[in-house]
Amino acid sequence: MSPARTNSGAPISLLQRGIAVLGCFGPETRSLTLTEIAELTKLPLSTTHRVAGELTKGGFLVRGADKSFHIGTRMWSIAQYAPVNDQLRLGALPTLARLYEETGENATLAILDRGRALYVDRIHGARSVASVTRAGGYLPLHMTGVGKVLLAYQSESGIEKYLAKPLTKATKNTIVDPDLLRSALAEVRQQGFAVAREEISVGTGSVAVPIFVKGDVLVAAVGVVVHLARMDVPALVAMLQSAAETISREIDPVRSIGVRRTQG
Amino acid sequence: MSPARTNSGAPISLLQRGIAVLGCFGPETRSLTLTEIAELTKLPLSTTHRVAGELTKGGFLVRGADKSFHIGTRMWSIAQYAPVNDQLRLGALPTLARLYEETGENATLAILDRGRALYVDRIHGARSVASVTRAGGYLPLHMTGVGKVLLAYQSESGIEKYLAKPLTKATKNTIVDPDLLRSALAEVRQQGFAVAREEISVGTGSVAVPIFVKGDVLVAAVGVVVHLARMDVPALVAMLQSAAETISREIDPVRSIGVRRTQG
DNA sequence: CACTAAAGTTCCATTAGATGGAAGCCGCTC
DNA sequence: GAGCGGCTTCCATCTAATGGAACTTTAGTG
Repeated sequence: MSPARTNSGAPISLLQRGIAVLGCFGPETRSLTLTEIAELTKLPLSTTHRVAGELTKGGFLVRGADKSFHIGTRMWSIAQYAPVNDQLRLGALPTLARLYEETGENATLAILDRGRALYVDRIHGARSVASVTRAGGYLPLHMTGVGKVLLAYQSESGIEKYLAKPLTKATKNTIVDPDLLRSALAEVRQQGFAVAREEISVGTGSVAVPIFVKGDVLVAAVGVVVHLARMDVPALVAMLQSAAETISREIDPVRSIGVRRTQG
Repeated sequence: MSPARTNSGAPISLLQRGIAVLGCFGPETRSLTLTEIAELTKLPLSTTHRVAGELTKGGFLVRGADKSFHIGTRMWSIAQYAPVNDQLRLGALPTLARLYEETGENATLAILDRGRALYVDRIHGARSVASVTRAGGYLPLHMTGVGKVLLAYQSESGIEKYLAKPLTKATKNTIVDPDLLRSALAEVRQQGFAVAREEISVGTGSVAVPIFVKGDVLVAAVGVVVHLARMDVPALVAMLQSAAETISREIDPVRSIGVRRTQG
């Protein structure tokens, strides 16, 4: 009857449980009841109650009048000091806005985080293509322009690690065959940009380029999501590369984002 | 030798300690070493080491090559689902941008959080006044336009509670006398807007109006920070009120932000 | 290049905080 | 007003957390 490992064997620490509780919140689950959290985390109700209560006391969760939980402002406030926001997002924002103005398209900035593309920010207007994700959201690496760029410049082993897992298919154009993806990534490295055509949703495509710092450290990728019909790749690549350079210069002084560990 | 209460008597739970560790990060402390965190939290080094390690494992902290800790992207990502961001900030952003374009001034949006003004977002350009704080930052309630608005519409007891604590003085114009502040707040309620002149920094002033939802629930305050010389109060108030109405309509459907507890 | 200080990491006997099943408590519906 | 789902509180049990001390690594110095 070992309390903290009854379920599986992995999550032990109370802190991990707290993080698991907070991790339940997402695009579709911005508001959760105690029972829902308990189900999602697979924690006993009484434990969930205590953990959620503690997080609420600390301001990381808030409880509405209807008893549902939300992410608290204190957590949001502290999270602003994350390097992604503080160093990358804020620094790149003006450039991203300009890119949006130039192209009139959905401009996005993403980094590699935990094996997925984390959308750091996205600027779009009424004319732009409806976006699948938004700032703070994650998307797989193999089906978007920014994702492919982020994956293409990983180490050999990093890429293989990603390919080892089964690749989810979103449309009939999604590349799920490891060999095809490998060659697609080689092409990205050779060309210096990535293109995706209806690989995540029908009718849209995306183009993206890498953002390097210190010459060779990949920190992020900028891209645009466009209607397939008006996707002028060469023109977009030119604008993207210019934007990437500007962002690179903007964030170069500061570091610590490029999660580039040559080994471990 | 009671481990968890050696220091004072209050913080007991590991979760509170974890939150305390995360809470060390701020505008001046975006990067912290283990020892620094231990000093700030007053936790023993070995405990800090374990807590920080656990948070790192969960992605709430990241450790750079120089051994210093930063807020992790996972935490930032989850924090995006906070109502402040998700419901208020994103909904108000276009209006705030328009307000900035109209006025050419530093446009800010703030809510009341834990007895201080939490700056939810701020849009400014090269021509605007340099801002004292930024998105995610806090400022006292008695020395800014938005702060006064947020305080003015609190319950009698809420206001008195704020006045009970000593008011910090930033400039010689900062109102630190409870009676003077009380009448200033009455004026705000009567006029429907608040003005601050060099109360937080010399040479600048601010104007702000409340944002109500459902007719009478105060959710936030919009304001502009301007050079004192070009502060045209009536004109600014008109634009602000229009913006406030737009934002109100934009966020009305959703709720749960107006931390309005009639009692407790 | 040995030497010292400071920062970070690991150990481990002790126990306090965490655990979760069970019982109690709403608020709601039929 | 009995039944029900969601939430809260209890409390005996025991594991995960504790932190002093010892050790290792890193940085700085003569």
